[in-house]
Amino acid sequence: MPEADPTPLSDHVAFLLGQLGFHTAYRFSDGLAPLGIGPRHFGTLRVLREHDGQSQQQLCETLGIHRNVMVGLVDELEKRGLVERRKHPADRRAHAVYLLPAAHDLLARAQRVVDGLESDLLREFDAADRATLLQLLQRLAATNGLEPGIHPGLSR
Amino acid sequence: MPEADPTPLSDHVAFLLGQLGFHTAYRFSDGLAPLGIGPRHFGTLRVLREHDGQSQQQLCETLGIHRNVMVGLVDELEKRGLVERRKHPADRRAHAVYLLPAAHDLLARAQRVVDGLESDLLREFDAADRATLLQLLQRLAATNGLEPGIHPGLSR
DNA sequence: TATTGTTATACTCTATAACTATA
DNA sequence: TATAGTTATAGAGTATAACAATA
Repeated sequence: MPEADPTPLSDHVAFLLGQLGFHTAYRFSDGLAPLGIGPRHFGTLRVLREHDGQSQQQLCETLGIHRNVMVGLVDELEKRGLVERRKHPADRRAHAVYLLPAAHDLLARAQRVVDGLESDLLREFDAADRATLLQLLQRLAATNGLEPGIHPGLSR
Repeated sequence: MPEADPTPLSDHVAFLLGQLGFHTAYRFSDGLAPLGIGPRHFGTLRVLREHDGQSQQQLCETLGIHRNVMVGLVDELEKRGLVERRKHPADRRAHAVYLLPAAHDLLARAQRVVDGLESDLLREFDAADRATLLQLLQRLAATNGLEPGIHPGLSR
């Protein structure tokens, strides 16, 4: 005789967040794949759009990615013609990373992936439920020390 | 001049789910570490508690884990004295995997990790908000084809 | 011929340390 | 002495294929 389940995992917010979080992360990654980039490239480009010409070290601190990994990311972005390493005006050890025009086109396409995922995910929800859910999740993120816009999955 | 951000990532349910999902998954994994097991061991033990004596193949199908990986998981669980491989009554190719008494103790301890994580995560939320959030997330999981209790992160 | 469990192999990722050139 | 970027190396993890025993 099987033991009675004390409380199903799907009655836990923590479990549902993990389940939905990995599901959406995989879908986002799959949606980005045709664009030839991964979530970390997207994150890096996005941070550069906020403030162009940052050093690799600054990007690392913002995104929580190790500097050794950032070398490869910028290599790949440079190879794809999306960013350019230039001389840093203030520190000759550092590289200043700048977005190239192609990056803006790509970011626009990535934005459509984000929007498509969002609307498909919430397709069964009306406006009121969407607003309630968004607000609760924002509060939950804030009360658990999560930085807005910074995805913990990028660092591991 | 930096471009205006079209819509912050943290205004997307999809992003918040990813952020919160990875955050809680890492916290859960860390909470389980002192018990000497990982999330996949936990999932396997949990499925066995529902129905003891399953074959490895059945466990794989339920959890979405490849059978090559399951070999190692059951090896580790057996080494830790948590499960036992016995002869399968109906199929001489298969092993029937059974929980040992130590597994029930460990599952009880793991349950405390789950409960502790849940209450800490929601510490700033009152009962009404918790209920609302739980219900919305359950609906979201259901409308997006997620099986109750099955974590997509276990398979990758 | 297909399936269960297992093993071997190669491939990808990650973590650590070390190196260089600057500060 | 410390920091930015880079490189090398080893370890973990993953995916693929192949194998023996059995269906």
